[in-house]
Amino acid sequence: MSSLRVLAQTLGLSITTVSRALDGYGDVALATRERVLAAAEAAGYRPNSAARRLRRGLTEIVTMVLPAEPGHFNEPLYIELMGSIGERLAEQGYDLTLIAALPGPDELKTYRRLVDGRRTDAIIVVRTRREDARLRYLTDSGFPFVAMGRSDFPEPYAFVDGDGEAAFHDAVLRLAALGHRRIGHLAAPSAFTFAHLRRSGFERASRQAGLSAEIVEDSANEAGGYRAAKLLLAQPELPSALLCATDSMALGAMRAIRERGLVVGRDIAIIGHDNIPAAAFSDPALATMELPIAATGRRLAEMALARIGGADPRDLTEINAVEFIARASLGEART
Amino acid sequence: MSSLRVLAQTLGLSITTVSRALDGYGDVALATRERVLAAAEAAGYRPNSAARRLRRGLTEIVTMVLPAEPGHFNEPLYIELMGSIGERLAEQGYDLTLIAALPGPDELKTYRRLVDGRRTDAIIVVRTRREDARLRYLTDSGFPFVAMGRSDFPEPYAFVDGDGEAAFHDAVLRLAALGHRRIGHLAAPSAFTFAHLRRSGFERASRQAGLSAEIVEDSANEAGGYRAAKLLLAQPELPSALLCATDSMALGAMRAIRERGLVVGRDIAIIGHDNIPAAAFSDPALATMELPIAATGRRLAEMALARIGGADPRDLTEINAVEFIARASLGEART
DNA sequence: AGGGCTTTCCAAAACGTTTTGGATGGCGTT
DNA sequence: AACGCCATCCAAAACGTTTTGGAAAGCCCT
Repeated sequence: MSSLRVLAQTLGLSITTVSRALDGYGDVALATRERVLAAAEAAGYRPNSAARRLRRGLTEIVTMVLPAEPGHFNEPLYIELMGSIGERLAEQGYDLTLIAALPGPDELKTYRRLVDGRRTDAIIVVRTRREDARLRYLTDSGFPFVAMGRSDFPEPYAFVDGDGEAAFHDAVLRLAALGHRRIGHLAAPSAFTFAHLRRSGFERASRQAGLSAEIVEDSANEAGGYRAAKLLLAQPELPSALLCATDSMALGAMRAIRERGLVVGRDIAIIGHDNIPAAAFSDPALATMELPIAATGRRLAEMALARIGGADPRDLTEINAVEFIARASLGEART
Repeated sequence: MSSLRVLAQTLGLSITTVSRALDGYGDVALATRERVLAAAEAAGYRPNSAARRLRRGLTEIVTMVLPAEPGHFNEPLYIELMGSIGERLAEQGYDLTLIAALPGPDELKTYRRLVDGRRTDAIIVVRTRREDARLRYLTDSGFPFVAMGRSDFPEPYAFVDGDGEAAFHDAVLRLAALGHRRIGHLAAPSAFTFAHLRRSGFERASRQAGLSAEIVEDSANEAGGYRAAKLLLAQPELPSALLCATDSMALGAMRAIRERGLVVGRDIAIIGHDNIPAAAFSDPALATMELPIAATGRRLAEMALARIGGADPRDLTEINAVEFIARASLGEART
């Protein structure tokens, strides 16, 4: 049980020496270090994590807070993200813990419990919003955190994000080059920064190319895309292309298009974002854009560790390019 | 910082009394208890979790080990499952931590680290296999654990599972009632218990109804479903219905059917399992089956807590009914 | 020989909580 | 007045580790 003590006793050494031998201090003679390591291995010794955490004041835990809105939850991205974050953290002996927190008046309570109870060494904030009280609270409390996504929050903080603005700007120009003159955008709720940025890219490119651009905003899931597309398709002048904030919305939109008696890829081109697994297998296959999610997770983990080590958040900001994936839903050129 | 001590000092009480007051022992006069509670609230006191864990020998953590196979990872189910497990655990002051472990020779290392290092109070095992070394190890070590899914493992252990056997049996009879005589089954790798059970249900019903039944096994994702369906459709006599182990496989199969020039729901009926979000928005909408995943998560959490409390695993087994969801891919009756 | 330096080891304190085993004083009972 | 009992409180130990501040012994140099 009391492992370090037992180990020391059987070796005829002090607890101190055993501990230092295991941690690789130069303090210990090479011969004894090897003896200790062998004995520890043989006894299957694993340091008691609670004791080490208490003593060192570190939990060796990084916590990711999930925005657990019932309908919004099922985004395949997050599980891949968690996998890569967890893997990277494990290399450093850290664990990843998960907490669900509903956005709303009590959202900050979850964060306060984490911070005040010292239940974690760093927090990973996802699905950032343009006005985000969480960033304010964490910054004020001086607690290490990393965000996936940007925000209007003015003070410096560590984040990783995809360049959604450029990606959607680029996608519009791509559609324009194919001959589209009337492009609709199915936007996600613009309180979310990612949605705002994608919409901005869309708007900027539309102006630049002198296109007729219409925007409908709805939830970032299949049902939202379905409703938004239905609205756009009920107008007298139909768009010839739909640029959707997410693949889920795009799948919903494809259904609305079919129900209207039109054919995706022939009558209306459509593009999503995320490259979820189902996107490659829809009918027709959905053109989309992809953020390297595994790499993003690794970077988030590394940044969290860096922040725990006291790194300046100013040095920990990263905006990654988004890759365009052409598929059949893009259709042929039309001129 | 040293909060309990500070709190005691400002109150003019001993650490013992403050601690016992906060924990609600009858030991403390009502008046002082209230005084202590008020002061703790005012000071925003949160017990240091590492210290309490060390002293009580409990981590207040439950760990879910994710089978992190790169391609297999993106199953939307898991994120919803984690959300509901985490929520239920939080009600009891427990945290949910996540660890990724690749199946393979080193898989058990992850479990050993958790158990020997006392990093968690209970483990949740998912994606059980018929031969599952993890259940053997955890049972032998006497460590509290709960499984999502069954196994051939002979000793008693706590689990929640869906009744996939009955569900697939029922689905075959449903297809037979619609006039189908030649039904194919796209099976997931039968090392996984869920895949084996679904296949068994399919086989039992096929025999019972005297149907021609063919089975192809492949990975439980879109690509696997695509390959498996392609194989079945390359035969001289085509099946008129495909029963797929998962929705992801079904989406892959639908693509193979389209490429073969056939129409899903008219030429070939198709049924999946899981009711992933994309299923309702495929073309045609995918008939499927659904396990109440939020309820399952809650039960898993409750069982984990019960096992920590020393409950007998024999009393903690639950097999839930799966609900059939009819959609357009089921097609019309054909006689 | 004596002083300083290195190498190797260790006793004890500290982390913040929970729990054990009383101590104290007031009250009622005999 | 002596005794026991109850209500209320507390000092100290314990959990298992890391870290501080040396101690002891051997060596080299003057």
